[in-house]
Amino acid sequence: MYIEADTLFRMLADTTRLRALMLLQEKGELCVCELTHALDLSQPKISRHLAQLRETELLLTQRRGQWMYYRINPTLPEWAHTILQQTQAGNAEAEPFRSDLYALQQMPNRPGAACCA
Amino acid sequence: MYIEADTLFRMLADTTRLRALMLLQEKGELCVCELTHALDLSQPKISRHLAQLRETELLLTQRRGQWMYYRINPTLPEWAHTILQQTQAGNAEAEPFRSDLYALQQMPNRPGAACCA
DNA sequence: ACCATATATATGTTTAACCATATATTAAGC
DNA sequence: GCTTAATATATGGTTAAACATATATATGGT
Repeated sequence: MYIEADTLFRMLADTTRLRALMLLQEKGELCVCELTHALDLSQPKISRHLAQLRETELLLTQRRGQWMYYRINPTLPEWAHTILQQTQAGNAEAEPFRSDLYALQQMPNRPGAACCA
Repeated sequence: MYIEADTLFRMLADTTRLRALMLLQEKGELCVCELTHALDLSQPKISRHLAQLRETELLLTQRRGQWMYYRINPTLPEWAHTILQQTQAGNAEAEPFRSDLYALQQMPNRPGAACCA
């Protein structure tokens, strides 16, 4: 796929979207309720930003049962992937990204988690 | 130096600033009149955006005679440099970046140019 | 050296567009 | 009916644009 540099940076320029993307870059795939918990923001707010990321094709979605899963579009151009990867690597220890990841890992009852093996 | 990811992406999210940065990434150092000519925008508009890039320390300035030269801050963190470099390399053939570079090279009477060797 | 003028760049102010947020509501799946 | 997620609407804040103006530096004439 193709993406304008303008569009990519406009999406990255909002804190909420950037935090969500950094978690997805790290974790690969997350549902809305995981993102809502990790970022500690209202569900409509998260959902609205995810909709923008979906509309610009930075994210792809897949419904599994009750849950809507989001992941980074693997067909982004190479330079765009590099930007996401470098931003994540270069800021993993900085706030709020560090705390976001921690909060996600502390979340009780994560949908994907094994519950009845 | 240190820069917040938010700040960097906010600066990259405007077309005028991005175009100026791409030219500087390619050319190393340019004065305001060169940028004004290459981007074909009003001088106050360019100057205002350059001021933002200077205030956020993405750019450094140096006056030489009549001309104010801007360059990318070499002390930006490595990940930020990578982002600028990857964006430039990944979009060099795309518009408007390709045309901007061409317009710069076509500019008559560029201040730095040898005139009386 | 002085004055007038031209050129280069920066900034103040106002307006309009855009964007994020909050709240309420709706839809979809179990 | 309960949970998860999406959307509609209204509102407030941020930001870019346009235009005018200010400052600073050179240049030319006398």
